Amino acid sequence: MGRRQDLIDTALRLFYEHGIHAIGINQVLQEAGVAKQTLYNHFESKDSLVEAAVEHRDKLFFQWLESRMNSQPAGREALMEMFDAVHDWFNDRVPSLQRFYGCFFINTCGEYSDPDHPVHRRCAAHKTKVFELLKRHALEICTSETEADELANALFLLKEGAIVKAHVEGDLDAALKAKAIASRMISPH
Amino acid sequence: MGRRQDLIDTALRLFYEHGIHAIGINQVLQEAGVAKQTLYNHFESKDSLVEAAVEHRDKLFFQWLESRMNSQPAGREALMEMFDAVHDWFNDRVPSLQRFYGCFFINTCGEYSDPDHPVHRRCAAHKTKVFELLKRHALEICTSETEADELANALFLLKEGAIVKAHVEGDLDAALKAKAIASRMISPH
DNA sequence: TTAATGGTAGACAGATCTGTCTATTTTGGT
DNA sequence: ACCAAAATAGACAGATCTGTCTACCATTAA
Repeated sequence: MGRRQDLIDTALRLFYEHGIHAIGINQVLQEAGVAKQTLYNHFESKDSLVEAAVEHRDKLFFQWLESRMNSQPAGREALMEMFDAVHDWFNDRVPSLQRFYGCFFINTCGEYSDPDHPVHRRCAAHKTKVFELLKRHALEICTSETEADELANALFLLKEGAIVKAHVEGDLDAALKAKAIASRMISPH
Repeated sequence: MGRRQDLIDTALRLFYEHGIHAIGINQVLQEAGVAKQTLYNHFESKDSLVEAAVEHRDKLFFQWLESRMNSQPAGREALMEMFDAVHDWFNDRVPSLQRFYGCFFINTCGEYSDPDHPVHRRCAAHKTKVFELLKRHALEICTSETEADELANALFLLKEGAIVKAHVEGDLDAALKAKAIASRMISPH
């Protein structure tokens, strides 16, 4: 299981930093130290490798975020912790997520605009999973399902907006500002 | 001024739909009906054409958004109108902005991660311009500069989040949900 | 010892990429 | 009508792209 994972790790690292269409298979092979035939033994095409990279990033990111949130009491504290977590991410304090180049899933959808493409679908599935995670915690502090849905949605939009602002404009405090807004939304009383 | 603009229009259309590195110069030339030498008379490289396309999209988008907001009284109404405007954009009711494929500037930064690259800088400048537009209107209804800054920031993050959610997850009502949140933030009293 | 497995190295095909060059034609101003 | 500027078609170079193929090597199991 070594070579396959080496390929995925290297591909993800390069795709995330430079975009997918900007990176050729040969560069992945060279930096991974793997022969070309080995790649095509494990994957039937470059797109297939891309899918595996997206899947891997999904696992890496989601498990990291979930465990960060689980380090706090469910509900309000966990939701606030999310903003501290992405703040660490923006400021390159999460080595397992690599240096910050925005959201890999957002960036990837920019290169795969067709919503039916398997790569785009995996990115969408990731975002939905994160939303559901937020909603689980929102349910802890809301009195109705729809209220929880609305809260989770608001926090989700703030988080996505912060990612974009941090990456495009280089605003490294975007997460903290988003947290301040979120904080006022949850307990403005 | 005909050929040069034809090239920019065609390049922008293709870059926006498929991403920049996925589109070759030859395809732009063919679809624009322009000869290769003509391109290199007007632009010194593909990157130079990319810059022009980003600049053009900036002008197109900003003027459209500004005029939509100016159709309403400055302040609260104009800020709310922003969400209606992007809602129309998400649902393909703004022909001048082309079919919706997310935010061209966000997508482009996904392919040009270096924040010092001219293309990335132009994208950042666009976002900053939009933020300043929001802040101008926020100042109309806020009692202090910092309060206006915070309001503009909150609305900006909600808008960016909605763009991402609409594109990645295909949520065509993302703008309306963002508007509802924003509405509660401006006048919760 | 032999056979199967899985990796390596690298040539190769065929397509496509950016950018240059030449030679011809079209266009617009005077 | 004439001339200069601008656009055209298309060959071309040199690089790079994905994917296939062959030949060789290392390990391991029968």
